[in-house]
Amino acid sequence: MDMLSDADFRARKVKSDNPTSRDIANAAGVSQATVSRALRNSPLVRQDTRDRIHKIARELNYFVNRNAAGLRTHQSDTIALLLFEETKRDHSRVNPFFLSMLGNITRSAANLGYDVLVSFQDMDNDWHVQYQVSNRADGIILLGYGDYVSYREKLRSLSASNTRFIIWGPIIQDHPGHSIGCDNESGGFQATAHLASLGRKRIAFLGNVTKGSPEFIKRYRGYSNALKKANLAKIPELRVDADNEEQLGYQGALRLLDSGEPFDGLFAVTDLIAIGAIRALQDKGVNVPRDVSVVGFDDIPVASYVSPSLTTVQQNSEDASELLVGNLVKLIRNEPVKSTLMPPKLIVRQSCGASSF
Amino acid sequence: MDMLSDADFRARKVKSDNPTSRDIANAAGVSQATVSRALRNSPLVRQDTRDRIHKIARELNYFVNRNAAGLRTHQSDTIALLLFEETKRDHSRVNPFFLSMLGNITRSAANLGYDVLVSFQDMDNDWHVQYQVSNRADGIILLGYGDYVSYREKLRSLSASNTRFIIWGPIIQDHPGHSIGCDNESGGFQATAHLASLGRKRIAFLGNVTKGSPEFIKRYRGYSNALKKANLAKIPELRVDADNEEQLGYQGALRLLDSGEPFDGLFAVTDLIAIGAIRALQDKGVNVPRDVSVVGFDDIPVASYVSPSLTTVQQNSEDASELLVGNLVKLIRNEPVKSTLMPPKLIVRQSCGASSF
DNA sequence: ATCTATTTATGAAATATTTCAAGATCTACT
DNA sequence: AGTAGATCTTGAAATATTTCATAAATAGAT
Repeated sequence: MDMLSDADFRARKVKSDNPTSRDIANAAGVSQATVSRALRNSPLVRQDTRDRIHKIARELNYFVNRNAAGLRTHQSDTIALLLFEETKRDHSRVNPFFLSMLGNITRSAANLGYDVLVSFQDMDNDWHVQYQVSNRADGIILLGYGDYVSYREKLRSLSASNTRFIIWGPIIQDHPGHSIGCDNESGGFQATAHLASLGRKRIAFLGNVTKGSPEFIKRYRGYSNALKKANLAKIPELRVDADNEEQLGYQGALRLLDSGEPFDGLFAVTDLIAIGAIRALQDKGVNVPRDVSVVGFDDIPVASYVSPSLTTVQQNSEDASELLVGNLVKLIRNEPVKSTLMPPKLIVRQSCGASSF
Repeated sequence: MDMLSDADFRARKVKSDNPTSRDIANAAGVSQATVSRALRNSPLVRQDTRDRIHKIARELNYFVNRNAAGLRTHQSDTIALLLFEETKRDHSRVNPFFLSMLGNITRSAANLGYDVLVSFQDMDNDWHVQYQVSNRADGIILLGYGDYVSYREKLRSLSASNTRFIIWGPIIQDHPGHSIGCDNESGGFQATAHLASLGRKRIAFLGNVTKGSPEFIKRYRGYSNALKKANLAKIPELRVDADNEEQLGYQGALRLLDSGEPFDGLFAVTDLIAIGAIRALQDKGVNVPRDVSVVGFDDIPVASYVSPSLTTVQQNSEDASELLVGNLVKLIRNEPVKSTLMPPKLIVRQSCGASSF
């Protein structure tokens, strides 16, 4: 909110030269109410008048003013997509997985007749009211590896204010609102079980499970379960913290090597971490996948391009986007929805050594 | 526009339970006009009343209804970002360069107080009026490798209807509107000159210059100029068409090999094409960069991950985004702007063989 | 104390729709 | 021809702001 001078207040352009529905009405020799109905194809106006009005509107280059329409209907046919990013020193690159979600969400939304209003957000500001309440959007999608637990209060206030929103993320007991997420535990299990099935006995885990991100904790749980099922020991030294950045994956792998504990398998909690780790291993003369099999998580676009190409757990971003948008629209229409866990899928490439392709 | 039944017309929810500025006025014991001014920090209301009104508004969870405000002011503080994609059979993946532009544009816009409305578009539908005219956005950014030439009429109508828009793309003589783009000719020149400086004598060009995309034609012109300057022959067989897809780059390289004309350098008009081409060369036993040096264009995120990592011409997406948004906002404010060509930068990696890194 | 100028606040108009309540017009049936 | 019922159309109200024109209150100067 910047301070406006008195002069500024006069300077605003207010009169527009676009035609209004009243102009169309005059041109068509009909009331303005009829124009409104005709343009929305209401059965309350006869077919031929409807056609005539449409034609005139097109000729005069008329388009419905969405502000006026929205004011009356309390609808905007718009979805707000709020993207929460981990705080990063390097603020330039958006997490590629979310970027591709963004693309797919926009597409799914378009198919259902919604536009998408994109906004990067901090968890700390007033996002929880800005959008729907100010009638800019009919509903909100929250996207991010968020520590939603500590923001429960905010989510509750969203719920209380009757805001329609849906979260990408884990399903959390006693959590307000609905969410769509992938089954991170199953993903972690699949990744680790795959490593075990390749005969790997000492499987390391790279990723941050102590603070934040419930999805990472679930992936770790899947890892633990898979170890147990395969009768493998869980070696404490082989779990090393790393935040979701390539550089930090690199450093994490170095610490893993420094620990002195040998390992022949590595499950990284995200692809970025995995890619950094592989680079570290290669720099230290460790061959991937011969000496160490590596599996990541996310299937970001680069995963298939790095070398060796990365075996990873894929979250189907297209399906997820469709579910997110579809369910949000249901919420907007007051239809019942239920939170959903989507099954992730293991994509086998070279970094695990299962395939020679 | 779907047909609505009579019943549907009644079913809409119209009454909202959010507080209005009038509620705030009542609570504060002042007129509603004063509330409006106070919340926008107008000097026309005394500081302490202003503070009081702000406080009450916060307590009552009041937010300005943007539709009502926009209706009156003809402003939306929103920028529409229209993304034009090449027609593709595989409609799933968005061009990664544009995706990163999208991220950066959103950020730049946020810095200037604008939200971004994202929309995928065909060149053929009514995009040219939908957004600003319907008061959903104050201005429009057009993003895409578009054949804007053949859409000159549409752009002219945009200009005529006083729509504020700015194009990402080449500066074209006699073209309505303003644009920001990178200097494709210089980029093509740099790429080719670099190959020549490495001693490559027979440099091929992979990319579509016969139809569409003026940026590709400029890159080709840069290529031609660089050959001339280095006293190298331009061999017609070494120019092969390929649209901007990895698969088509792969096929293009195969055709290049089939031509029988030997070549030791390759300039691909985009990174995706280059990556596909490298894969084809490798599949056929041609070593990159030993036998053939390859340079791409765009510096998409994967460029540094493929192996060998791709030497390419970088368009600075961050600076470009900032210029696009900044100039659009100038247009919105009726300030003068001028089209700009941004200098691209050669990023040397492994695929050209200049560096052993 | 009065007048003038400035500061602060207000009522009402304007903005472009959607939709309610009601009025025409038309059709069909007695 | 008259009338009930259906079909089509309309005037006016409602939506939540911003801003114009104006009024009230305050301060300053004579």
